[in-house]
Amino acid sequence: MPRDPDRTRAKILAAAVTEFAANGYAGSRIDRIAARAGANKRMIYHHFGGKQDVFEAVLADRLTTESATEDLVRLWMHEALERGDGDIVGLAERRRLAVAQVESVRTAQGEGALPNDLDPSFLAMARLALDVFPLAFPQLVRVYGDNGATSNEFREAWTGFLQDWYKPRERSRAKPRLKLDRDGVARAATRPGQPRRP
Amino acid sequence: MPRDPDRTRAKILAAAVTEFAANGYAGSRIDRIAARAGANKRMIYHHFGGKQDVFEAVLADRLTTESATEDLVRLWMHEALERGDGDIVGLAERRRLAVAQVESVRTAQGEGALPNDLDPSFLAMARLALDVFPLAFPQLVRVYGDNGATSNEFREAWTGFLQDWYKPRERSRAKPRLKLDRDGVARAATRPGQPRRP
DNA sequence: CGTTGGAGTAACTAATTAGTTACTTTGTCC
DNA sequence: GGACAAAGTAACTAATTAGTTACTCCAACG
Repeated sequence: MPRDPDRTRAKILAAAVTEFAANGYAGSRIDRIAARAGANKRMIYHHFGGKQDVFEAVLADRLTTESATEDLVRLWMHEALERGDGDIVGLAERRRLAVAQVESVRTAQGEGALPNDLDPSFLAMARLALDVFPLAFPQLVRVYGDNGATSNEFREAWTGFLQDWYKPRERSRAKPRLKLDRDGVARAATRPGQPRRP
Repeated sequence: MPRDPDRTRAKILAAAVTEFAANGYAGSRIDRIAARAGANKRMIYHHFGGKQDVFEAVLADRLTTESATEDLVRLWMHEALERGDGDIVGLAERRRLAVAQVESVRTAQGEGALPNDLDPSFLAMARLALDVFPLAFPQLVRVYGDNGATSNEFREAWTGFLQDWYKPRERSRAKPRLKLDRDGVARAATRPGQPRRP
């Protein structure tokens, strides 16, 4: 197989994304990244420098996406835990995306799909917070209800709830989506219109 | 100084809370916990078992509180990253607290302080999500605006925004709290009524 | 061609770290 | 008062792991 430094670098980066998303900085292993990339460990130092540099490269590569996927949210969490809000990697690019999202909120407000008397920047952040929460804190979802955060039941119920909240004027029938059982524990009701398989 | 196993155990646990909140599981060091506790490392194994057991003891001890503090949120993040939503420690106690919070949401709905046509369980979770977000993802707050998540400016603006959103009927004047500067980057305006020191 | 420098490999090192061993001290109960 | 178990200490071990050394290989360029 022919040499191809760019491909090697890319394979290492991809392996590092997986490793760091799964294990965080301290929990990640250079050897494991090398193994998964099918590359020699020495190549990581050759192409990136050191562990810290690989981590930063991962952040720079993957920290900006339209929709919040599980891997991305985990990287955000690791970023926050390791680095706080100082020295944000790829800030300019990320701001550009944020501004675009604020813009789309503004449009939605114009169309009556979102409350138009709230600040669009904060509203965009709030939407992000509510989207990210179940991915970031699945155990808290389980504390408030029985359905796992990744289950279809929960996802649909949560999306429905958010839509009702976002569009306060048009609250149609919107009756409780959860009911409490005898122990006072929340349980998702099947969504209306959702076929239940027998 | 007299022997006091309970006190030793408590000191170790307190040191472990700090260590794990700061560094997560993989990043935490048994030696550091021992040093901070002023105890011998061996005592950690004596009183708890192993590193994993100390971690679980920390989770059980600190995972339930009324208000979300920074340490608690960091522990929640580490818990989610390390353990996902399986095998939740102290589930019963945490559910009890969640139910109480849902109850207080229900009361607030009755008083008109919260929209009364939304499911109280989901509304309680949403409030938690919005409270926790700035503590969990300070870097994203910085992407959407200039004020740090811990600054008074941000905290007050965020609280104000949430109150306006929670009480949709009584939206008073509520004009944008953020304005975009020439780069399209959000900036918090000083809150009305907030004295600005010269 | 041949030489030069980046790409790649294998084996090593130095440090760190969870967990243990083998021991001493202390309080308590008879 | 002495026996016994729990509380505590210091030094050790075995494994892991980031980073290095000292090489070989290959391709392009003159």
